[in-house]
Amino acid sequence: MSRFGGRVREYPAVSIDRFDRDNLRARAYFLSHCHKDHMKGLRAPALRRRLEGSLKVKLYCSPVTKELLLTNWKYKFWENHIVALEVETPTQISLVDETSGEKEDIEVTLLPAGHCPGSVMFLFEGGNGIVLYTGDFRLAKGEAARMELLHSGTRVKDIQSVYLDTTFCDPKFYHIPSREECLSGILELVRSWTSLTRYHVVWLNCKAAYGYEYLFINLSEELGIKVHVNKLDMFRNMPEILYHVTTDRRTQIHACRHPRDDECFRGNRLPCGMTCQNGVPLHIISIKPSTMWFGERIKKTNVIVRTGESTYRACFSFHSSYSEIKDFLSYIQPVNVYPNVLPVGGTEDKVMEILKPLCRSYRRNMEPKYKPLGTLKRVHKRDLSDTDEEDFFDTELTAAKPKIPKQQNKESRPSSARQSENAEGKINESTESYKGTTTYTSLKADFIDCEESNDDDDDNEEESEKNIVEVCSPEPDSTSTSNFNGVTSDQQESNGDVPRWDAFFQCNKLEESSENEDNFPSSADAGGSQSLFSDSDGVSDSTHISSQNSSQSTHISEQGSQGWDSQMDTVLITSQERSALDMSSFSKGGSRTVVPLLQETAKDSQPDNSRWKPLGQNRSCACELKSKDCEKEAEAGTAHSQDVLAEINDSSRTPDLELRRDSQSSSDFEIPLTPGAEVPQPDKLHSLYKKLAAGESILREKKVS
DNA sequence: GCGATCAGGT
DNA sequence: CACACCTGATCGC
Repeated sequence: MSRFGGRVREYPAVSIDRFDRDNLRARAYFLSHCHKDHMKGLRAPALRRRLEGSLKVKLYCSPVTKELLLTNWKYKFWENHIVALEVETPTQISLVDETSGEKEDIEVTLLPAGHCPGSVMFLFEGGNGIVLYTGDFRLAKGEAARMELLHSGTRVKDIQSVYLDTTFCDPKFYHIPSREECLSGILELVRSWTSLTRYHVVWLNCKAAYGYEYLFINLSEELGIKVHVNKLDMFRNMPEILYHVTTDRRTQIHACRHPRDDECFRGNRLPCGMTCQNGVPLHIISIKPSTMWFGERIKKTNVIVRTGESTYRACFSFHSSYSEIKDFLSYIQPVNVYPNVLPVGGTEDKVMEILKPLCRSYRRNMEPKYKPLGTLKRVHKRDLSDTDEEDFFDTELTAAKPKIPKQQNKESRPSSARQSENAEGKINESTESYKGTTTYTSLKADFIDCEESNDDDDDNEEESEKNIVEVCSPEPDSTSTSNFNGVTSDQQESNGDVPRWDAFFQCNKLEESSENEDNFPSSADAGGSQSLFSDSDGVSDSTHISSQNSSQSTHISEQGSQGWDSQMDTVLITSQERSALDMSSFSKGGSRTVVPLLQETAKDSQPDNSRWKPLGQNRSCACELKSKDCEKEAEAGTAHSQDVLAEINDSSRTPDLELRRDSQSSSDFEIPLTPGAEVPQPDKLHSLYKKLAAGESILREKKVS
């Protein structure tokens, strides 16, 4: 939960993601994304009143965020006060005090944040230095290095302060599987299930929040099955999302919700009410996306965990992991950093101890002291070199890492007047208390305590169910974690200007949609629906749409993984454009043009293939699903798990769990051992594996750390 | 009746 | 573990 008070020290005239209290006096507002915890006060009467009496006060956000916000009638009153700023387009803004006439100019640039559709970070540049507010973000390693507008010439911009999403800034969240890995795991599970019969359906038990859309898109693209959702009017101008969701319940993938959807599920009923089709009862499994993380000494694990007879958990995260945060920050190397979030049981001090060493103020001031030899342990050192890579000892003030070529027309402004400490003492009025890195002096920096023992893969699962069996381990996607150590990888170089935010949504393959033909009454134009384009923001209406049957060819992407970035790159179309599209069209990153589907094929495919392995290559999936329950169930006729097992095993052709795990671990991501941690005994693991393979229950005791 | 806050749920 | 909500109860206006 964000505890950011709304204002940054350097530019106290603007308020970001907070709209209450002192923020009521801001000269301009910024909204990074459309999650409620970043919208506090946004529809409060006080602010509403202020808007009514003002011509100048604006809310700046991305076009997608604007769209999402305004489709909720409760925020309609913002309509004439919202300014959508294009992503990656520096914009000059005058901050005018309406009473005094006082004016301050600032330039703001929206950078994709990878958190949910429309989510951005704000880069402010003005008289008080360059400030980056990240909002909430999920950026993979090396992502910052690919952001052109974080650079000036060949160097990273001289950033004074970063206001950082520190949700997972704790070593116990060291690693969170990449989007590609997670998607691929979910995809294979859904694929294996839904391909059994048309009555095998999947319920994605997603939270009520934006951010799952790219999952829907990818599943739909890969499997040719649209995803049932409660409402989709908010996506009316986002064809690349709209095309893949539906309000027609007769589909095999559901992400619909009901106030008591768990009850529904237990009664073999989907939240939308479906229990059978054509008189045939549905076989439903649920997949609950949830964050799985892996502490430092854990190498890797499966991204899908079976938690019950027909329930699964799938790894999914909206936020960057500990190592991703460190990678991001150490690349930016700001003078100061301020955490926007206190992670779990963490304190601000603890977080700052982690972040400080990645900032210049610390590197400069603390360098001589940073390595208290008396207590330094070998493993610590290793950790440092692993996570901080090449230039941890670099005292350079400016990061000199190369970046993508293309020069932005606007050269770096004269490295803005540097005045960090208290750009404005008044900021203290804000409810939060900040401590700049400059004021931190603790010596414990970089000593990561790894008391927590994230023991193999599932200790984070506190399910009551007995048989928790790992299901899928996608191949590690080596390309997704391309190393970014100063030397820019050639492939990124070749990507040209907007390094990799473009070239998504490749939808070129027309495929036999076989069994689903009658399932897709082209929801997008099911006009008469009660929920479609409705302004109600109620969630509970499990709409049953009258479905005009329209069989349609289903487009399946051959390399759907690109779509993962849809969340960062959701593109809006105007109403004119909309009418020009018939079934769907997908538009691309930088240029934001809408490209008719069929022209898409050749156009945007090239550059990013190097980074993202087409999912097709990720298909092989080590799976194991043997539980007595399954067998029981299979006999009972309802079940499925066994079938899945067969299916999956069949495709993977890997008979022995143990073998598979071994082969995986060798190729999987490397995570350093926790200092002082004991290496798991092979024989212990061995016996565990044996048990797993034999379908025995494995009781997992919570480790006492 | 509304909003804010809290507790409890997923 | 926690996310990003939702619901319901209570309080104050």
